Amino acid sequence: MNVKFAKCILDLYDQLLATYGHQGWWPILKLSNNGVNPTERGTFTGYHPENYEIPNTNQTSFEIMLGAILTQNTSWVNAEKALANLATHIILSPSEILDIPINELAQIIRPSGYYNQKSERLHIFSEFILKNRITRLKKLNIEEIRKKLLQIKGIGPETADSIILYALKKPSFVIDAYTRRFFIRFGISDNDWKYEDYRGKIQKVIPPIPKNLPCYNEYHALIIQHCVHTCKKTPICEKCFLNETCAKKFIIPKKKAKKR
DNA sequence: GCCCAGGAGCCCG
DNA sequence: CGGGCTCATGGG
Repeated sequence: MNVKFAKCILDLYDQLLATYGHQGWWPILKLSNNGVNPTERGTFTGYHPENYEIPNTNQTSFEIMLGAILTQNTSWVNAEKALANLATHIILSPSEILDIPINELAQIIRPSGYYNQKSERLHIFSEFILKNRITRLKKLNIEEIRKKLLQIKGIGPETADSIILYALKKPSFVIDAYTRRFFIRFGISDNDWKYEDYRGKIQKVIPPIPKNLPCYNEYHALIIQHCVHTCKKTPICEKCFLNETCAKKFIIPKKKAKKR
């Protein structure tokens, strides 16, 4: 293993955590999740720092899975609106989703964008959960769960790992566009690294064992915290606490071809 | 009006 | 395998 790479990954985590604190992911609708009262759903208690017992019901786990699909290539704010709409319509379980025709479901989740695609994906995913059951899924090992999730149409590597990590509470490192951008700029990865390269190399440094669950949880959340406000597409380096050590290998956004 | 946001599938060489 | 296209809303 590359010692320098390992040290870098671990140091960055320590610094991000020291700077931003515990993020308490994943956001959920409401902490008391049994005895669903639709009039009380739709308000967000937000995060739950240092409480790694959340989610503690299958209901909440499923809600997180829905969020993971709804937020694909979409801001969380928009995904949250779609989720709140589902809550007010009392559509939060797999069977409740399957009871709504795809075209009607699409209108309910409209704010999340790509609503036609996503409504179909929610149906397909709900069928999967009904067939496999969250409780039973949890008994499989991580790679088995991952393989099953990746076979579902609409579930790619990031969504699969988000589901495993935040809904099923098992350590599977989530890589997203922010993670790539941050690591490339900082100088510890290159443009040609694929999803599995990142996940494999990071998990070699921080092994996917139960003890490391909080670290997996926070690391991904911290990178997003950092990238949303500071290491943006156009970075604000003068405000960045990593300004001195960063390699600043900027990704130059490709210009879109103009329609004519 | 333009850019961007916590991806994934499909098609084609 | 890898680039390019499609899917779409809402906020800055």
